[in-house]
Amino acid sequence: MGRNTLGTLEQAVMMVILALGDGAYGVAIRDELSRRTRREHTLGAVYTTLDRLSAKELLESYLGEPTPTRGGRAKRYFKLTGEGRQALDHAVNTRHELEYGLGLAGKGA
Amino acid sequence: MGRNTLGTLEQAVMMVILALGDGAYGVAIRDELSRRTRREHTLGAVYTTLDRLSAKELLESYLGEPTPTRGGRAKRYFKLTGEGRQALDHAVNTRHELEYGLGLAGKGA
DNA sequence: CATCAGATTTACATTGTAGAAGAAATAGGG
DNA sequence: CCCTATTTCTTCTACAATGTAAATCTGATG
Repeated sequence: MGRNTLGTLEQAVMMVILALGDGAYGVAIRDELSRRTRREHTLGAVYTTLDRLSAKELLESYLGEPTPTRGGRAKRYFKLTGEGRQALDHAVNTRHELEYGLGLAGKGA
Repeated sequence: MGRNTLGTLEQAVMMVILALGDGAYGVAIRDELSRRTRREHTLGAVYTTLDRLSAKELLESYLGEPTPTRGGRAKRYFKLTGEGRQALDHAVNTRHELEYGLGLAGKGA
């Protein structure tokens, strides 16, 4: 059972997917990621990450219907797999374990 | 002003240094990191990270006295710089921003 | 001088990031 | 209708930064 370590961006992308629920496709993910992160991200960066997470079977995807808007082609939606959810939970737990006792709670936005 | 993004391990190491206060030198950092992370880390991995963070001036180091124990040579102690502290706080805030609203609080150890 | 604690080096795997190129859809003029 | 310009979304390619392990180096001590 390979240890599934997650990078910073990988975790971020997974969290954004959770936040978006249905409706988590490339562009939306990129936008929400940039918003929450207060920093621009390119689509290429996002898709590369999505692909890698999919390859590790931490994400799965399915195609939606084309939308009737100018250029609106079929979107590929992403969601966490059980394994993905587990890996993310683990990462979050580890982080809490690390933060424990230090006084570095973030002052709200 | 270069964006100072921190990797997962970089953040972890910085947090461990905070946790150790004085007494944060290579071996101790490695051990505490392994403990909090529930996972073994090699010294090489740790020192590489320490070096890189130092190069980015997020950490600074100073030499202590040799200890009178078998083979106990002078240790190199590490601490966060102001910039380092800032970068870590920023990383933590970003993470909270990402976690916000999702129900993935870690169940305690 | 054998051995131990600690540090450094080296090499390679995995992630992060950007930019360019590709593909499917629709609007509108002819 | 039917081209094709344009919009939206995806894929590919290439390179930079981080993660990780193993071997080597150093200075101390018994």
